[in-house]
Amino acid sequence: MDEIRSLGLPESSLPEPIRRTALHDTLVGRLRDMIIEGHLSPGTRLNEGQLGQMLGVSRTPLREAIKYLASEGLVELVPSRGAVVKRFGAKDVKDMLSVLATLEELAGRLACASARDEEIAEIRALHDRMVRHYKAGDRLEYYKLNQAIHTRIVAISGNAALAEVHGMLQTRLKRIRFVGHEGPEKWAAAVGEHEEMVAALEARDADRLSEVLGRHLKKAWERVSETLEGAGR
Amino acid sequence: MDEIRSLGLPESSLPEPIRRTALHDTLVGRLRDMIIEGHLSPGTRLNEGQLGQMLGVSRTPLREAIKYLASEGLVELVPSRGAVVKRFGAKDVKDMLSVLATLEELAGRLACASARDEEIAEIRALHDRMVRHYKAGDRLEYYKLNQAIHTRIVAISGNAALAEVHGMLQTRLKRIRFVGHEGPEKWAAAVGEHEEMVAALEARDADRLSEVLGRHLKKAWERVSETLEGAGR
DNA sequence: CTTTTGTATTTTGTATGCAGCATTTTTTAT
DNA sequence: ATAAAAAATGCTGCATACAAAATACAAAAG
Repeated sequence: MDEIRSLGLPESSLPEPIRRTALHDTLVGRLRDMIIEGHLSPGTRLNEGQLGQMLGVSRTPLREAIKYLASEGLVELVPSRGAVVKRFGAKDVKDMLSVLATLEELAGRLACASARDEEIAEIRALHDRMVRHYKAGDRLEYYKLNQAIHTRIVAISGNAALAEVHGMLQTRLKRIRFVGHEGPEKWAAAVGEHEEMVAALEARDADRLSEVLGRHLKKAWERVSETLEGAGR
Repeated sequence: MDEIRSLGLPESSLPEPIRRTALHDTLVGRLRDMIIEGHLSPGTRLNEGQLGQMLGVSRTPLREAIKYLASEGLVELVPSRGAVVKRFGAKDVKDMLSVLATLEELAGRLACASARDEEIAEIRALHDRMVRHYKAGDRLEYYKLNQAIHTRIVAISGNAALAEVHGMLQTRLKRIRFVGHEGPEKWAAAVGEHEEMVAALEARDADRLSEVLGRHLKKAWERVSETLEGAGR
């Protein structure tokens, strides 16, 4: 054991024995991305043979990954008929955002109470980067950092169950929000809310942060609902 | 098709063509029960060969069910080493109850706003049955109805995402609460809170219902934490 | 007696094969 | 030509088979 350590490798390189990522995780990730990015659109049947060939694996591990995604709520299992990418109606999205808002309100409170100063500083840094992308008009990068900030706030709340549930809902919504492009004035408003959020967090003002997070997501609903009505079913 | 309908069966008995439950669902249910009821205790490795033989199925569908449960958070997948029943520490349980409380507060508000009168009456009925079992000292039946009431309140909130997330957390906690036996005085207090809950719901007093639900779960935490400290680890 | 190293056995991970259900196409009768 | 029936095709669901990894065991070295 110690002879390994003596090779001069950095301590951090052996937290766990070097284990190549399991195929299962990779497949779940790939499929999730395909769904989120719209390569597999809602209602599409997941053909096991076809997908397996495409990804270069046999049906067995693929089916396991699909079952995992079914429990995550991204696909729906229809007996004797395989899996289809789940469709979300306007009501579903509204419901999810409603729950998400409640969860983030809780996360905000907890974060104000228990986050360490560096963690808050880290969020400020993410925010600044996001604003730069906003000013540059780079929607995709803006979007990614936006998500990252919300995820990070939940993470520093220190509540694992909260983070997990939040992540699940956020994943489901990614597919929707990926499409939802808001106009310039609403975009500006969203950035303003983010500024408020970070300020409230730095001041460790739980009530205020909680309020802003809730408001932010309620607006998200308004933005999304317009996009969605057109798309219909 | 019509000859089936002419048998005089109630319309509701054939919402879907009679399709025997898929093996997958059955297996997920069986395993879930085994974990909740403690036949598979935390930390136990799920031996696929053994379990498959025990349940009379091959490893393939069993593995798929295990992957499903992994996404649900009941088991943990360790690469090349299979699945183990997840352990929850005191902090984990506290975190889950904290989220659960928030979710039920939301559910209470929504239920007061949108539930139909029959649905509320149904909960009153469940409550009355629960009280009878309480007076008879039947802990198991009491426990089941208690759970059913909470689940039902969430259901009549009309928010599917909320119900789903709530169900997931409740399932994980079942294993814990199954063990948690409280003393007579705390038991009485819990019943009292339930009485308050139903009253608030009948009055459609959202603030009050929300408050009681939150309080109820915070007490649950106190009750459970005592039990858990002993169990350690 | 403890530790280590090589070997055997068990168990997981992936691929393949076969039976049954669903769907589509073809055939047949009106 | 249209509609119903029948055959054919494709896909899913489950079991089995094989490969790789992990664990348990035993012998040898310190």
